[in-house]
Amino acid sequence: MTTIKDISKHVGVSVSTVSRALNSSGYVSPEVKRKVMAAAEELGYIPNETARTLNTSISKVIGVLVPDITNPFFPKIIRGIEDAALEKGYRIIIGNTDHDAEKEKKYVEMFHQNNCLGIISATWSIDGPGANSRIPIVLLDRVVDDSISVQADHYKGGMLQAEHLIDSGATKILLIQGPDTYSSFVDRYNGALGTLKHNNIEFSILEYGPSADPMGNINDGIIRKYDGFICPNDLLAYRLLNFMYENGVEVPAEARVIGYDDLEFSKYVYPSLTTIRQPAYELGEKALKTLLEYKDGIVTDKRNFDVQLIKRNST
Amino acid sequence: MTTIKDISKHVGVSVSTVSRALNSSGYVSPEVKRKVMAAAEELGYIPNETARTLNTSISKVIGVLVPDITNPFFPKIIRGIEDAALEKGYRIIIGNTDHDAEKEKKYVEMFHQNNCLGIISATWSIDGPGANSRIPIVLLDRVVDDSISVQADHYKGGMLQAEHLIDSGATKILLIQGPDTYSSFVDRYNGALGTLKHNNIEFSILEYGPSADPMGNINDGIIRKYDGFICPNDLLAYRLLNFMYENGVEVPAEARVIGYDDLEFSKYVYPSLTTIRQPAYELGEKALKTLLEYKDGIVTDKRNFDVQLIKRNST
DNA sequence: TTGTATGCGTTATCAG
DNA sequence: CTGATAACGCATACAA
Repeated sequence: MTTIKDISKHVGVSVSTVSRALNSSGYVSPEVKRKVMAAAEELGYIPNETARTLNTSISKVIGVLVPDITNPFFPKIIRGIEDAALEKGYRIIIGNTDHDAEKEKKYVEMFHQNNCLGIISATWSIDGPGANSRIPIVLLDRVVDDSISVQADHYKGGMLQAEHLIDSGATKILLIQGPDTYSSFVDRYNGALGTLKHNNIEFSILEYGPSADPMGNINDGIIRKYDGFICPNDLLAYRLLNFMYENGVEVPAEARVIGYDDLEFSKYVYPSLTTIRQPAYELGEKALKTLLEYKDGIVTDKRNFDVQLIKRNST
Repeated sequence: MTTIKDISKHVGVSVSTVSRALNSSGYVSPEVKRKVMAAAEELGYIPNETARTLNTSISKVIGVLVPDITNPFFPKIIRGIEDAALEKGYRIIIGNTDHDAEKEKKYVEMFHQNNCLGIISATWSIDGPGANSRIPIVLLDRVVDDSISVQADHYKGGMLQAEHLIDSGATKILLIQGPDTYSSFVDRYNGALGTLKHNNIEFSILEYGPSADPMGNINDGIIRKYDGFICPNDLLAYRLLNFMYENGVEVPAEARVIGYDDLEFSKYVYPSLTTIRQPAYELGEKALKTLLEYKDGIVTDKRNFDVQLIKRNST
């Protein structure tokens, strides 16, 4: 491995001069700079980030926490983060927490160990270990009071869900609740709930049980009682649709189903899923930019993204 | 941030003693060790990986390269890698290459800069920049001669595809080719091709064009000419199924479709997709283990995973 | 069993 | 404009 020391010998100047030349910091004669650059090229010099980090105690690595990368909503976000990061010379370390506070803690510690410059987290225990993190954190799609966050307008998303179901002729609606520990789910739930009440529509709520899987409470009897279903996300809607198909429930004739997220696959399920699109990629991008600005002491305001109804064949 | 120096002051011993105590390397009296541990706990000591890495020039970070994390096949692999890595105290940096040799090169350089311990890559230009990487590389689902690799038995997978289509009554088959630069696609293609020929079945080949999107060559006329379709992966099968649905082609009555990968969503598309399952998660796990062993000079043999037919309603 | 000294590669300070 | 030199936090060979 070639170091600046090698270059300094090669050119016949001191390491500090090489360092300055390479970083264009401080004064270096054009002549020397040219030589240094040439030598660096010739010797195949690659700067050692580790050493730089140790010295400056600021690395170019950003920790990213998601519940589970296997849920296709997150890869989109991650791409958004990563593309923006790459462009600015940063890299990301990803941690899957599985909503497990222990894992979360472990990863946060790891991020500290690696002198990460910041953390972007789409999963955060309210009273989680992030509390005593000394590196900046941007919350993604999660709002916890007085922390920086980037999210979509989920309250509106929930309203859109309910409105559309009503518009498309549903008269008895089942509102399926998502995890109540995440603001993004709580908001969309409240949005839908408010709209349902406001319209004086008959509806019931399927609470998010301890099993953490609403499908566990779905059966043929329940399905037949409603003609409209509001799902907390597309993944659940897929399974509901599947259940209905297998039980001979006609969608959307007998039952209308609306999801949330607009995953890429929602076009391909049967029937294709009406849903709420949230701009995952852009959320990721914005989160990264916000983090970088925050680090520099800039605090932007607009960190709320609009959502949008995508009408397909399930309603 | 508390360092071993702080601990050494606190306890009243030298930093080297603290270091030894913390790492259980070399002799330390039980008494002192206890004190050091207590102090570390009390002061909330977190070892600085950067410093350790600089010193030993071996980090606990592993670079992972995939074409695009947005393709749901890769998150599964990544989880496999990450879970195995976490367990052994390693972390991963992910890079999306989009099959772009430039990006690939950039990431490999990054991995070097960060003193990564190794690279696991599911995307590799044959004559790519990895050639002159001095850190160990394990190829995932890609075989390039005389490099370490972990993959599924795609030749068999291709055979299974063809066999099953024939068994299910197809008489005129369209074999859709995947990217010919990846061994995993080439193998499954050859497997299917061999079986088709061997069975004397009538078939055609839809070559992988420069557009890189076989759907571009699909139209109603072509669809009607065959009653069996072999897809290089599930994602393409989804789109094909969708096209057929929209054009009123009955599946599987008029056309049988088989995919490859068995993504989670293949159960939910319409009709549910018959496909070949490859153990993505296990591939990831194995890749990590192989890398770790390789680093230690151990070279294992069995790095070939079996694949399996998953019969659903599209055939 | 413990402490001292050195180095990992880089940047930053300060004197020349 | 340039060059010593210290420092970042840790691990280790060697001395005590």
